[in-house]
Amino acid sequence: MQITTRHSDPSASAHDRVYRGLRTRIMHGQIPPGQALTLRGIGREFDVSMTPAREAVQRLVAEGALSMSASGRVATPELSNERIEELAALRALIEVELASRALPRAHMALIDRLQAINAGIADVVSNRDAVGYIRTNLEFHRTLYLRAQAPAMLAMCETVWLQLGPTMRALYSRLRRSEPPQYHRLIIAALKAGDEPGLRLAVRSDVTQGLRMLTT
Amino acid sequence: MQITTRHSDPSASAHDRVYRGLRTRIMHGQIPPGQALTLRGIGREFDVSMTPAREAVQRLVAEGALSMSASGRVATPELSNERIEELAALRALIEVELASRALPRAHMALIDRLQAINAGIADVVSNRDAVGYIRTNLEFHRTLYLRAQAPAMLAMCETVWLQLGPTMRALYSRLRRSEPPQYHRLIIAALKAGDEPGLRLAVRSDVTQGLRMLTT
DNA sequence: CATGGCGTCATGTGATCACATCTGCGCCGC
DNA sequence: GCGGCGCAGATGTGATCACATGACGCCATG
Repeated sequence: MQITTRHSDPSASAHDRVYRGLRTRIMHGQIPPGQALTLRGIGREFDVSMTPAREAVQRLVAEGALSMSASGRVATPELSNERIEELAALRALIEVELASRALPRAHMALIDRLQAINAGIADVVSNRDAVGYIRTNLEFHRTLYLRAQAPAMLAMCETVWLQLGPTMRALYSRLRRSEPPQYHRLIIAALKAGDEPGLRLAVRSDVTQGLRMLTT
Repeated sequence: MQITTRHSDPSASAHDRVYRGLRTRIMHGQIPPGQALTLRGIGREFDVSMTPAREAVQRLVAEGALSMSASGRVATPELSNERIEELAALRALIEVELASRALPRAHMALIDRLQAINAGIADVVSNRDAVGYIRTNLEFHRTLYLRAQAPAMLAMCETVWLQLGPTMRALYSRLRRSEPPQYHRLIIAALKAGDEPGLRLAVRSDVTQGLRMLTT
């Protein structure tokens, strides 16, 4: 075991590597809700000691991506329905604003990229790949919101995605999804037309659509 | 120096104590923007080793309350005007929603407490106490939003407050503030009247008022 | 056979250490 | 006098250790 030297990638610190690894896994729904994690296990998996593992885990706990029991054990959270409704409302608030800010900067190249990503969603949908669906769906939204030039808002938005990650996995794997999301088409159409009210409505509908199967 | 035992308060872990201490200081504007912090200094101040100090600092960095240079040095952030505008917009979005959700649950006892807090603002204003003003102002808002029964939204909201803490200090100490905020009265009046549109407007105005002196 | 007590192991927490890197300041040469 | 170089101290990072605590299973006893 290497003592202190780090040959591979000195640009990223160990805890950051662990943090990013766990973060994408959680956000993309690769970990089911309630899954327990241990610091030593994470350390073994990423080949680091407990210190970076602990820092990464604590950061994820602070962001709401993991929950910690009173005894310090960590696990992916099992969200209540009220919590899910709240997070969906936050998504609606922030993402509508981000889309609205991105609209005046949306050029043809962006719309083309969005359509390409949307076409990719059709593939993963036909494969019943829940993780791939979540990842591609988030990529669609992130690509659009990057144009808003609002890093603080985007960070908040991704924090909400992170908290919803394990739950989205459970939701989408239960959901019999056979068609690509129709609201993405509406979003693209509103972007093309420069129709801000239509864009806001389409984004809001897309964000809250997954929620409806909970309440019904 | 105590080796491993911790006699005082076993309910709170050391890093949590450090985290909360630094957090309230930053949120209340007790630290000016650009102020540098060192892990060993924090450890000495809170009488802990570097490990809990590092965890607390990293958590605050993750929340945007502190900024970290490439070499790992941490300091309170000096926000750009674009960043401030973004954070103010986030405050407006989230706090309007929180107030709106609190409205149907707002009873007379809550309004009385809000008026009491608002009276306290007059005191700190007359003393030119910027930190006291920020603390009392945030207490006013938090008291209202707690009624919304939306913990995830409130957490997001407090994260934004945290990021704006040092900047608010700089803003309010530059600002010659001689009167209690008039929008708080409007908020209370709208709560009494059950006037949701008026409440939303009053909250939005109160949140964005501090911003206007930046743009003018 | 059921149940409670106890011991063992796993796990989180915090302190300390070793090391790399950065900072800043002084010294020496020009 | 001034600027560049180098060294010493400060600082962050990660590994390891010592310890407290909680979990789980096993055995003894009623």
